[in-house]
Amino acid sequence: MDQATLSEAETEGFETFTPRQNAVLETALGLLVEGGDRALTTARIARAANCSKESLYKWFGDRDGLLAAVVAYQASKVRAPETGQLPETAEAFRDHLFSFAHDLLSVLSGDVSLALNRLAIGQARRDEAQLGRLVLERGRKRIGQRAGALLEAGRRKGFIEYEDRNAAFRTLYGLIIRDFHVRQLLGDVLDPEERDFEAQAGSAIEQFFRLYGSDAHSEPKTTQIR
Amino acid sequence: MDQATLSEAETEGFETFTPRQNAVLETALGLLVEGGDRALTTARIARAANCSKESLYKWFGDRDGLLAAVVAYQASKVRAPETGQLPETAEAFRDHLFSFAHDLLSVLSGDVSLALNRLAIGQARRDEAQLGRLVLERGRKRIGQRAGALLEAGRRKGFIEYEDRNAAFRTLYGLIIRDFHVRQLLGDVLDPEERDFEAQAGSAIEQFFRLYGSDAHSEPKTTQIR
DNA sequence: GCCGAACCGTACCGTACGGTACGATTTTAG
DNA sequence: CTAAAATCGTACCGTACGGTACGGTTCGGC
Repeated sequence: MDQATLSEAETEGFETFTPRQNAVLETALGLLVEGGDRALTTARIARAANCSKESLYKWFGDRDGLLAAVVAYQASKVRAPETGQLPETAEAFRDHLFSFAHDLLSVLSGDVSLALNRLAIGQARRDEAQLGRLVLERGRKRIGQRAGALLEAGRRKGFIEYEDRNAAFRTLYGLIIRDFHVRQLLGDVLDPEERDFEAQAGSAIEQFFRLYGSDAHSEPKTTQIR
Repeated sequence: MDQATLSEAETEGFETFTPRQNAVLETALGLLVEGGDRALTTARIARAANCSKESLYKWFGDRDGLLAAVVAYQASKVRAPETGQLPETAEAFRDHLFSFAHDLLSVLSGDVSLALNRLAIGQARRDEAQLGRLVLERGRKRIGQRAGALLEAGRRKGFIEYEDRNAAFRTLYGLIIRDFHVRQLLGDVLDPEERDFEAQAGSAIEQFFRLYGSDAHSEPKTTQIR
């Protein structure tokens, strides 16, 4: 697998798999969710999907290409969250943010997302991390774009105020996810109240508005620490 | 390795290694940081540490025991952050929080921490995650205790207000770490401004005070969304 | 100085994986 | 209907790993 192929095709979503290949990748995804990367061997995939190892290597090149294809396949499934039309009223804006937060919590806590992130993180080294880049490109950045468009719309309408949109997004992200993601990646199970994603999302959005709402600059109090 | 041994000894830090064993574990840690879990094979550790595989199995039981020992060894190194005396003035309290935030960002962004978390996450499955539990127990919970004591002291002194300490802690954590941890676990490299941990910590603490500072309840505005 | 325990280095074993080869079978194009 | 292409199932190869065994060596107790 050469760099150009990965950068142009796999990063941007030009690769499209045949239905048969999609079925195989779906089977592989199931194996991954069930047994982790140790279960994702070429022989097991072939047996579970009723295909030959030769076909796997013909379609995906090698094992790394197959892992990348699994990631790309999953990303292609959740494509197009489609921001829909942007909110016009303050209530609609808050609802959009709430939905975003709720979706984010639900998606990142899902079995498939956790399994794919575990896979990519387990493969990552200090230097290279092909799968990690793919996950970031196909997952994280799409989320950032959706949220970025939302925040920008809210700012133009005067519902919120910020100077650095990326900083505002990262604050929003931190308020929503807190330590839930890494804890779940490590195998921890959230408490029942932590699993109440509606409450968590509501709390996060409420805090976000207290920090960035357009009437929140009542008392800067401390101009800037340090 | 039976459950009791793991629960009592490894979880609570009763196991102590000989200097020779510590040296071997240090070597193993170096291999892990450099090459990830694929590089952490018994043969390589034995060669790099000038010891025999037989000794490794005698000391640590099997490979899982060895990985657990590596985690425990690293945890034993950073033991006792020692909360020191609790802050008496508002400025001291803020400084303590700032130090906590800065330390947290620095530690979680370090090569060793990232390598160990990648290892534990890579091993974790939906069901079992022995290493993940160990990392959570030895790393995360200590952090939570330190922060918890700090927050409680600040609340008693009237510097901040909250109802649920764990919720306050998780908000603080989210404001500090944002999406930095998972991004780095996935192999992403932070932007220069993101790597300015002093600025990031200052910003996080400033936001935290705006949410939880004792004079921050000026306008509840929306009692509770949902 | 002796002895036993711990330890090192190496060799060895069984297994499982990534990847390839090949004949048999199915699918597709014309 | 036929021929070519694609695919399947299986067998096979080389390698690398986890774990064990063993002879030679070091080291501490007496």
